[in-house]
This record gives sequence, structure tokens and C-alpha cells, in this order.
Amino acid sequence: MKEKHNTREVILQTATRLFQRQGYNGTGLNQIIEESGAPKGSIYYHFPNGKEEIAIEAISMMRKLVLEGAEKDLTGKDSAAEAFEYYLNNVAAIFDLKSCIDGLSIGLIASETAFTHEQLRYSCEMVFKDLQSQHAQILMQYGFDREQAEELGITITAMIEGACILSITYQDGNPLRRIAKQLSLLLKRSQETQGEKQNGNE
Amino acid sequence: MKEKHNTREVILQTATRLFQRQGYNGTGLNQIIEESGAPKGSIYYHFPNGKEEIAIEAISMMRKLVLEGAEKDLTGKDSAAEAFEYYLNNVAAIFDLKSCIDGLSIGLIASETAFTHEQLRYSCEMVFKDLQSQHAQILMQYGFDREQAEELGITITAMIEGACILSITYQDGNPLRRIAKQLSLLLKRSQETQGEKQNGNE
DNA sequence: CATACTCTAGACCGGTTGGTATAATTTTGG
DNA sequence: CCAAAATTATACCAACCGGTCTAGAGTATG
Repeated sequence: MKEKHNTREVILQTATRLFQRQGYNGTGLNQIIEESGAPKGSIYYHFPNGKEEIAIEAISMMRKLVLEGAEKDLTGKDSAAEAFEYYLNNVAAIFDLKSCIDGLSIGLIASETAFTHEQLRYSCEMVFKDLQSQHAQILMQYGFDREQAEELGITITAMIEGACILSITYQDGNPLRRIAKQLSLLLKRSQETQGEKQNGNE
Repeated sequence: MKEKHNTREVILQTATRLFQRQGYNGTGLNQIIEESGAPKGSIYYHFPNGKEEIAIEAISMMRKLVLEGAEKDLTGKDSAAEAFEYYLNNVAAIFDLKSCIDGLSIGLIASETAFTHEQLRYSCEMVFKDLQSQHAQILMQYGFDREQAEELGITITAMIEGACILSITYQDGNPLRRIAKQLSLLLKRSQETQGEKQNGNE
């Protein structure tokens, strides 16, 4: 069975893309079927619990895409400030191309389902927590202490999410680029202040 | 006609609330009708162009609510840092109550319609720009120079939007409170750096 | 080859969607 | 009071929604 699971993967990839672009409520199964080329029977064969099950797996795929994309851009730089600025500028470049926005943001599906689909809300919460952790880990690798890294982790997660929404709305990478600079400054200053605090203790 | 325009206002208020809570695609006209008590005929009488027209007016109402709510909290404080921290803590308190989230955020309707409803996207872009301007104006009132105020304006807009999404997803005001503190620090440091730059020039 | 299992394919279903049409009711102003 | 205008009320519509069902095609194995 050379193509085993291929239909399932195609459905999932199409759904992931469409859910990120239009949201859960704005994406119908028929659109997923058309754009993936998968037969309707296969949707329920592979995802017996229906649309919600597809969405939960799509959120999982978004998580993987976002974490991997960020990891790739955030490591191997001279400082946290440089790393996060580089990452956000890469995300901005994707918006400029107006191309596929997979793996950039989960804010849409998170906020639209928060009051109406508890399982999806919970899945998104877990992804956001993973993103916060990733950011905090990266900051610690660049020398931040744990407490500050954690507070900055959640702040960075929010900033990136908010910046993506602005760029999506403006259909332009410019908001992300401007916010990348401010995030860079924020990180530089935070690290300087941490340095002073450590010197002060000695 | 003592109640002139009352039906129209009730429809609009209900729609504004529901669009903010569930988004545009997640809110059907029948739900607006039920929850507002308005007759279906009146929907098309008052909003002849249908759902999109309601949404455009709802976005306008959201704009008013957000701008007024922020104005009320952001003025009359000792510093920008204190003002924005106070504002975000008030927003957080609303999330803690799990009550009506009107006038807190437009990120959901903005992102879900960005690729599919150009008029709504445009309306949301204008609201975000107004929010940025408001934030920049407030910062200038507290002593920031124009250029820095504008860069911080867009950054604050993104941070608030992102923080609201996290709080919506976590169903908890805590993300907002934590980010309020980081925003306060960011503003303090930005103002100190601006002070040094001015001293350096003299 | 036969059999069992996996997977596809697409018809079908009841319910919901946004919108239309028009009669009935209410309001307004002379 | 009455006519005209404003507004309500509700039946109706085609299209779309997520989900069910079942025949049949494809694959693996003995």
C-alpha cells in the first residue's frame, strides 16, 4: 500500500491551511473535499468523529509547523534580540508574498472557538502554552534567567499573535517588521537590566 | 415615535456582541433574531444589504466601544506606564468575570474575514489604525516624542490584541495581567532611553 | 483464486443559512 | 379621522451544512 495514509494526510493539510485562513466556522467540509480532492466517504472513514476531529488534528499540525518554523529561525544567533527580530522579519516576508500562511498563527481558530467548542479551545490553549515555553527556553539559552524568560515568553507570544493579526488585516508584512524592531529593543533592554541586577548583587 | 430606531439599535447591539464572541461566520442571522427579539423582516428593512451591512456597522460600534473604554482608563495618570497597566488590568478583570467582552478586541472578526470579505477587512484595518493613533496620542500626552510614540502605538495595539486572544483562549485574565506588567516595563524603559537620548544631545 | 479487510465514492438526509416577497400592523402628520 | 409612510411579521426559497449509509473498488494474504 504505497500511498497508505496519503488521503488522510491530504485532507489534513488542506484543512489546516483552510482553518488558518478562514477559521473553523468559515470553512465547510465541502470546501475541504473540493480542494483536497478527497472523496467525502473518506473524510468520515479517516476522521469518524467529523469536523471537530479534523480540527483537533489540524491544530496539532499547526502546533508542529509553528514550533518548527520558530526553532529554525531562533537558534544560532548572537543574541535573543537578533534571533527574534530575524524570525519576525521572516514571518513578515511571508505576509508580503500573500502566500500560504500555514504555521504562522493560531489566533483565529483559538478565538472563534473559545466559547463554543471546548475541545478546540483546550487544544489551542495547549499550543499557546507550548509556544510560551519555546520562547522562554530560547531566551534562557541566550542567557535570560528563568523567571524573566517566562514573563517575556508569554509577552512575546502575545506580541507575535497580535502582530500577525495586524499583518493579516493590513495584508502587509509591515506591522510585523515594525513590531520586530520594538521586540528587539525590548529584549536588549531586558537583558541589560538583568545584567545590572546581577552586577548589583555582587 | 418614542422608540424610534430602537429595533435597529437592539439588532446592532446583539450583533456586535455575538460577532465579537463567535465571529462573523460563527454567528447566524437567526441567532441575532432570537437573541434580539427583532423580527426577521426588520433585519432587511433596517439593513437592506444584509449580513455584511450589519457587520460593518457592528465594527463601527466596536471601534467606538474600544476607543471610549481605552480613553477612560488611559488618561489622568502619572505616567504612560501606569496608565496602560491600569487599562490592561481593567480589561483583565472583565475576562475574570467571564462576562460580556464587547469593546475589548476586534481581532477575531478582523482575521476571519481578511481573505474573504474585503469590506469587512478594510473596516477592521481602519479601526486598528485608529487604535494605533489613540495609543500614540496618549503616549505623546505623557511626554513621548512623535516617532517613538508611533512605533510604540502599533506595538501596544498588537500586544493588547495578542493578550486578549490569550485571555480568551485561557478563559482567564491572567495573561493580560502578566503582559500588563511587561508593557509597563517596556514603557518605562522606553521613556528613560528617550530621556537619555535628549540629555545626550545637549 | 477466494476471502477478508481497507478505503473510496457518491447518493441521501434533516437542519440551517442568508435572502426575498408580501400582507398586516403601527406610526406619523395633516 | 384618514391616508401615506414606516415597520413588522412570517411564509417561502435555493443553497449549503455536517453527518449517514452502502455498494463497490482496491489491497493483502493464504
